[in-house]
Amino acid sequence: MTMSLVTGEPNGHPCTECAIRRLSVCAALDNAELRELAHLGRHVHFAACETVFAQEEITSSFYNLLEGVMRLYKLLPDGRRQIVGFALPGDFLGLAASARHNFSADAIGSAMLCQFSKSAFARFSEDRPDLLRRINELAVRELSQAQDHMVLLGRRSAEEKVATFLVGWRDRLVRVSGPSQRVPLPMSRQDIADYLGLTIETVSRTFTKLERDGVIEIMPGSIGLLDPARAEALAAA
Amino acid sequence: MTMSLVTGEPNGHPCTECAIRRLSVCAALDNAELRELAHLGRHVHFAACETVFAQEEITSSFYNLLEGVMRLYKLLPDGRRQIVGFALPGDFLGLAASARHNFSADAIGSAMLCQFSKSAFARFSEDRPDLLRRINELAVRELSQAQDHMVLLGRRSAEEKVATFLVGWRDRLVRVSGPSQRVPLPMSRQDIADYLGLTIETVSRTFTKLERDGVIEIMPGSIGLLDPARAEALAAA
DNA sequence: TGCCTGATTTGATCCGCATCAAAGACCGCC
DNA sequence: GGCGGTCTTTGATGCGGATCAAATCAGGCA
Repeated sequence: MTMSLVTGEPNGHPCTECAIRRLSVCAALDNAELRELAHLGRHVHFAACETVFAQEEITSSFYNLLEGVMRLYKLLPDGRRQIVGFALPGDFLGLAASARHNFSADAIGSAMLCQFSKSAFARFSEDRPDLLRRINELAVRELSQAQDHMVLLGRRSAEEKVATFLVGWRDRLVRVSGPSQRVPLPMSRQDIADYLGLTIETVSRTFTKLERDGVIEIMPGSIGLLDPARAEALAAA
Repeated sequence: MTMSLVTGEPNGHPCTECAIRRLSVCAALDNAELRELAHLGRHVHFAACETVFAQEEITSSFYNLLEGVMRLYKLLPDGRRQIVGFALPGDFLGLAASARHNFSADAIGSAMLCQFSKSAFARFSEDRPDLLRRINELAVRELSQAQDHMVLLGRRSAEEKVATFLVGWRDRLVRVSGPSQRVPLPMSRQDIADYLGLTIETVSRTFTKLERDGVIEIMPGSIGLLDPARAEALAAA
């Protein structure tokens, strides 16, 4: 299921005006470099639930996520799934420790990515220490998030997990689209469960409990954070 | 508790003959670069249970672990602990997403590290794309391990967790000290529990069960892997 | 508008691991 | 070699979240 659609060169929509430039790996490049990079990348579109790359596939491209949300996940042979992260615009995808992908990535809703061939990108970054440092910075940030998530998975209760997720998700959305009391949740309850190491029933019950306690308001496709302070307290504790 | 002891310049024990050179970040450097780097680093020793750096402390150094084993962990305000990894010789420590450490690091037994001031190391790496790429490689490998560990924490049973830990630990030791049927476990049962998101009692019971099943043999400070195939099957499933 | 389908919520019950408690095993030290 | 402290193992019990089951909701489409 990798029906991608090329919708245009980034130069049709020049990198210098890219909305997510400051968030992405491209923040390390000046306008001249950006013009050069533009020739190497192309925009590709994915519809809801399409897979961009799968675990164990040979890595052949890097991607900048431009629009949309993606789920990054690993499967066990018996079908158990762990979502290792959600990607938002500005995230850089495709780095792997070996020649194969460590995890799978699908679009949650419709998504637009900027694709680079791995070899061309490697050649471009070869003698650009600023870009290498930027990639490093993003990788280390990811690692730090992964470590925070290990604490959540290993040591927190269901209620703490859900509250931490909601607060963290809201904070990430702020960087992309600015603050808002309404928090969109494009992913399904099953996705949230697989991210938090819970079942869908426990996630649903915990949402209901938080709503009864006046912490959140449940709406289709989003929640309202009625009592952010209380949610943050649950997330910190 | 940061009673470090300077025991000598790396040039007293030249980098070119460093036992862990090929495993470490230094594998990216040639002999001339290594001689230059030697002036920037110094060997520091830590006794069992001493803290090398603590969560939230300002980052001021990078380290190469030369000898010994370290535990890397995060604490919640109420004292719950999650060990995010164990470091072995060759591991590079001190990278952080912000100016502060994301986690704490203690020596488990006695440990020797090669310390570099962050600023001096940053200056040295500034225009060395090979070194930057090497750091990248190590960071991405860490990230990949972290993602594997999330699957373990979120989706595996106690028995799978313990078996996966034993097999993975053995595999890591092989890279450092070569293959062996006896697997040293320098860390305590509590450390293992906090790594796997379990309690000490569950870890102990699971060890006992694996021994009853003929998979392992429990010895003080180590285990014997009697039936590696069965342990690997538990780890894979 | 009303049906059909998948997602979500709610309910009842069960089980794996946590918790509480106590008995061994190991180690350093005198 | 004996003693005290810590770490590990074992036992008894309880609970949080999983599992099984069914009702309700939301959204797409005729």
